[in-house]
Amino acid sequence: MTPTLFEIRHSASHVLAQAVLAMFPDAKLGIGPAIDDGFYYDFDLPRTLTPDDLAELESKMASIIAEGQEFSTYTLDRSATETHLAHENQPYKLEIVNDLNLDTYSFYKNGPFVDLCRGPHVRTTADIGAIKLLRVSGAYWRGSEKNKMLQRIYGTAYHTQGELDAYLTRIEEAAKRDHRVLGKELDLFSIQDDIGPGLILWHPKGARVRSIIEDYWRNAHFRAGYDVLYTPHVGRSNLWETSGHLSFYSENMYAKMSVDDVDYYAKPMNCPFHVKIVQNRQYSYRDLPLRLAELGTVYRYERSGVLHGLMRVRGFTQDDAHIVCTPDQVESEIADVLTLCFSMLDRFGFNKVKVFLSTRPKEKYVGDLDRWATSETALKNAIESAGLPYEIDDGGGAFYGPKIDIKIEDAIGRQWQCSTVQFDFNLPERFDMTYVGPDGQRHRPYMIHRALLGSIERFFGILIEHYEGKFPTWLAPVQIKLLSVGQDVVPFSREIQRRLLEQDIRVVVDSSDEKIGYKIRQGLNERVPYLGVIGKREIEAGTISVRGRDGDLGPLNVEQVVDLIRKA
RNA sequence: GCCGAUGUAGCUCAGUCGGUAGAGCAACUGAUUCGUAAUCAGUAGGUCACCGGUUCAAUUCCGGUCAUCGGCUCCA
Repeated sequence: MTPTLFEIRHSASHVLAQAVLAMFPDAKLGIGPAIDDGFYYDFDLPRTLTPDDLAELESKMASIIAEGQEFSTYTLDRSATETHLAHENQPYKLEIVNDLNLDTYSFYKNGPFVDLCRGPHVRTTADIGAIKLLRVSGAYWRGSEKNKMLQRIYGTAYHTQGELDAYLTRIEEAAKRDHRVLGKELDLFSIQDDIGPGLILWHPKGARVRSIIEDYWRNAHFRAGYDVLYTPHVGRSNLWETSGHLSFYSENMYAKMSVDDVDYYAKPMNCPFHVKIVQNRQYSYRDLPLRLAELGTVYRYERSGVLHGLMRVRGFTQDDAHIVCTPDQVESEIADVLTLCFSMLDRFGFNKVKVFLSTRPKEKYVGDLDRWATSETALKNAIESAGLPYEIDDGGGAFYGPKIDIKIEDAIGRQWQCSTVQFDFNLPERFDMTYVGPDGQRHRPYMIHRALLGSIERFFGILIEHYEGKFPTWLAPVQIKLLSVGQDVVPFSREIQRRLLEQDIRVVVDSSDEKIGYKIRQGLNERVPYLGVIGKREIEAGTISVRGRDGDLGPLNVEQVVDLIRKA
């Protein structure tokens, strides 16, 4: 029987604990599970670990594995378990025993090491295969900041050294795509101390890509029947009191600013502004649905330790929209949102998606059960009629409504959640939104909050990593770079540039005094989709020698280049 | 925020067991006018993140601050 990766990794974590105990006999053990791509074990140790310790632990583990210690299991009743763990002086394990509250507990033993454990394990440590300790970090006991911080050692294990090496290579490949590295290298954006952590400066090339994304986004929304809004970055405290943000979201909001003795807050969300636009006049059922979209920049306080490049920031732009509709319209509106969503994700190169439906929380929720049922059914039907596989997170919805989250898969198989479609039963109540129905009475509309790309900043980061900086031609900040061979042809190159610019082609000229090989190299490093070499030969023929990402395309005239780039 | 690591030229990094620093690339100047992944030479460029302490002397040692990086969900 080949052991599973889970068994291998879980067993490896025991071996790690064994090695740690050999090094620190007083170590207190936390938990040591197998995880998605490896394993970890948490320890309470007399001193902090260094990278050198990892190397030592790793070789200690290797020798334990080489010994081929057999795993065996036995159970003890609760009191025997407690006596044993108290004798071993393992307070964290005792806490686990207490929490699990069982009659009997199982133990696994290999060589001198015994651990309270559910199992299963491999037959002997020799079955563990190849291991590697990756890093050491702090982790709160049971994930709570109120508890003591333990030292967590992460590692991974595979059946063979070859598989382990392949994993490590994948990590290196992913590192090469890091949007923070490429963002600097390609001069797309920066984050600077003088501006503030988590605040993004979009440089010309990044801003160009963003403007293309936004143009596409706006047009797609107009075509789908949306209207576009702009709203301010700050709003009075009254607004946030009414919306409830000051009571349930204040820890994520920037501190208030006072102007003329009135308090204002930077917006953490766009919703209240959109609601106020809707309320600025009275709508009848004939006017619905309203589809109001905004590329709205919001500011949220994120704890300093969680900021990460473009992925987790303090100021970002949501591609936000709110749909206000009647009960009858809910289902088709949701279906249309999904259609727009998938076509947009597809346009950006993401065609593998996963859908997650989150339903009403068991305890805390607002809105009557009727609305929850209607909405959950609408979400479910929309997913099913789109023919998509999905998972249900029962009780995983927000307190204000059920939602769909959509995850996309990037070029190296990583998943990212960008799109979200959420019902909101809270704000219509708080703001007392109404529309006049056919009966002449006021009715409460349904409000659907949705974002397709999520945050433009984050989505840009995902795009950079997905394409490894090699944006498809329609998104590339520079679509073609003209490389002159010698100074004599610079005027001709400028003329070609002018003609391409007239056709809305994003084109630059490298007229530097360098050899053509050097310019090619530069162009490739900049990940420009097309390079056009212009020398005496081209002047005579009136062409450009074009080189695409997949190789030489030969001599083309201006019209052919325009055609090539427009079709790409 | 917490744990750990890191912060030296625009970038990537070396270095100083305490005596104010160096390379490659980039930039600039000059030469070269070149045909598909790096032409040659020269010049310039640093408060060694910031603030404080110890010391005759701190980039180096100590403390603090700021920022960045890896983690802080995966339940015996």
